[in-house]
Amino acid sequence: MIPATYARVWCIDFEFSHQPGGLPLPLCMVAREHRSQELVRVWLADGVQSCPIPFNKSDLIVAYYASAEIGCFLELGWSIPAVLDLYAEFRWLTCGETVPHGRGLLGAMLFHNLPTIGAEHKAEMRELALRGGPYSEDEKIDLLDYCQSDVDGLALLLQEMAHKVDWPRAVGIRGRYMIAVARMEKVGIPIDSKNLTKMIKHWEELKTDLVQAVDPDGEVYEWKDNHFVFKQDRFALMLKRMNIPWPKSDAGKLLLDEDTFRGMARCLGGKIALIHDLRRGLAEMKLNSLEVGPDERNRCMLSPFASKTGRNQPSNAKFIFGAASWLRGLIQPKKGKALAYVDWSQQEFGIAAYLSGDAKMQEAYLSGDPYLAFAKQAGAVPPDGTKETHGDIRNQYKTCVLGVQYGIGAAGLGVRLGLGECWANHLLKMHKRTFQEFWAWSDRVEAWGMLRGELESPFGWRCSFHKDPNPRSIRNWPMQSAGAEMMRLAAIYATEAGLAVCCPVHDAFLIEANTKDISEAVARMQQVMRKASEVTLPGFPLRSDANVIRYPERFGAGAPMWDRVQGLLVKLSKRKSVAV
DNA sequence: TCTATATCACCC
DNA sequence: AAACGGGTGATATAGA
Repeated sequence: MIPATYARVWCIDFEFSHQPGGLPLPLCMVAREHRSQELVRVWLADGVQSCPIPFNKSDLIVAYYASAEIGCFLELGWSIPAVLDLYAEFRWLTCGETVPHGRGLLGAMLFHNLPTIGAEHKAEMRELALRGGPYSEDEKIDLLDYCQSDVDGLALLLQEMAHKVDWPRAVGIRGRYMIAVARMEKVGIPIDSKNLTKMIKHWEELKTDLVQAVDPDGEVYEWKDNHFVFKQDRFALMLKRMNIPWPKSDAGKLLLDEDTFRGMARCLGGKIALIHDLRRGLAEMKLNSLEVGPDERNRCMLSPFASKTGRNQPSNAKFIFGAASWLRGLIQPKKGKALAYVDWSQQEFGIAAYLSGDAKMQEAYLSGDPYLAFAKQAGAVPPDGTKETHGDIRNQYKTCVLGVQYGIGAAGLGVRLGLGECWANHLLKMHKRTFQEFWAWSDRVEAWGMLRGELESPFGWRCSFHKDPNPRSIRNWPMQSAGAEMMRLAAIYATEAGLAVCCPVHDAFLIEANTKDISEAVARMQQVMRKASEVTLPGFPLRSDANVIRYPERFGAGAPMWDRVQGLLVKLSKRKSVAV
């Protein structure tokens, strides 16, 4: 059951209010000690509060979605004890299964057939907390009671789950990672919010400008509910007028996906090409839901352990790294600060090389340019060839390598390369011939996953593949989940070392430091990332690359769409000042 | 008019 | 039957 090393085990919950993009404002806390049943209830919103429980090394706190609780600890300046997060453990337990009542505390309780009394006015209480203060005495009691009801539920859940928990990893990795998550969520990402405000304000004008440059008569785009929408039927009429045959789906609908559109635009040029650019540009230009706090930082839930592979899956609408990449120009360090985007080089390729034990693949990784190395190993590029002399062929081998990691077939690779299935087949054959050990391993993974219906990653993250198993998903899972484990370790090491980590991005981190300290911060980050990779893949550390952005530089320099939009904004503000 | 579903765009 | 993994979210369309 619960390891005896923990003298006291506190089920704990906070209620807090918070603005989108802002930091949590703790309202109250309830904690109950598992063995003694000692109950602590504190109201926190009326001034400075020191921690009512003298936490030390022999305390364990148990929470559901602990990053929220730890976020409150951080705001209150309390020291943080060891953490068991039953959300992370519930995800671990049921990963790959569809759970009937969701991933929340109630869902986990219902999953374990626990009674969920007092759950009926959850929404009401959540609203009350979100509303923020001041609160009447009755409201304070309501919130504390509600908070306590969650703690009672949590205690039941702990009782039920304790014997299933892999304690060393649950506390030592996953709980510890939830602390790192809280720290990263607190740091957040500096945003050029003036620019963001401008973009939001002139949004429709920007869009109108972009649309009208291409479709002045509104032949394809319709003005509806205050904005332009691409209308398929109008586009079909235009194609008819222009006598253009267009690929259709089996159901007879126009195929408007990027590949088809790109192909048609390339062949036809003219208005089709312009509309293609426009569609690409307009896509995902949604900025209203981006969560930017009053201190001009993008903060949102990082949604740890959300995917089957254990990756974080923050909301694409709320998280700047979820938006189209040209919008990263909005990421800008404040005066005197610098940012660095540090990512593992060819992370999944390196993981595959290690896990499969394929010597050729390891050699290719160690060469520094796995794609070129593969092309050389396959005899497609001479030993003295370089990225510069054999760029095109290297790109083909690169696409092949990346595709294989996702389980691509010859047909898919052919389309992707635009070179046909026959050539794609040749590339895949070269991959299989060159990396024989990798393929033998991958075959074993598929067989094992299919037969056993479950896979496990280096530190015990697991996933069930019982329902509708997809062989390509099974083959990819070990690489992606090991990547996620490595990322968790690096996040733990980095935040515990005091580095200001703004956020994780699957195989990368954004960090922040004073401009004069950024080089050292990058070096330390690269060091912890190397350590995390070597702990995950003993004897096979992975390299990382770093991209440093110093004030007043901004992220993602050179994105054409960014420059175009900025140019339009200048034009718009000039037009405004002339009108005035 | 609202909701469910399909399709597609973006991210790593 | 098709065959590119893990995701979130917007939009169009169909159906109630």
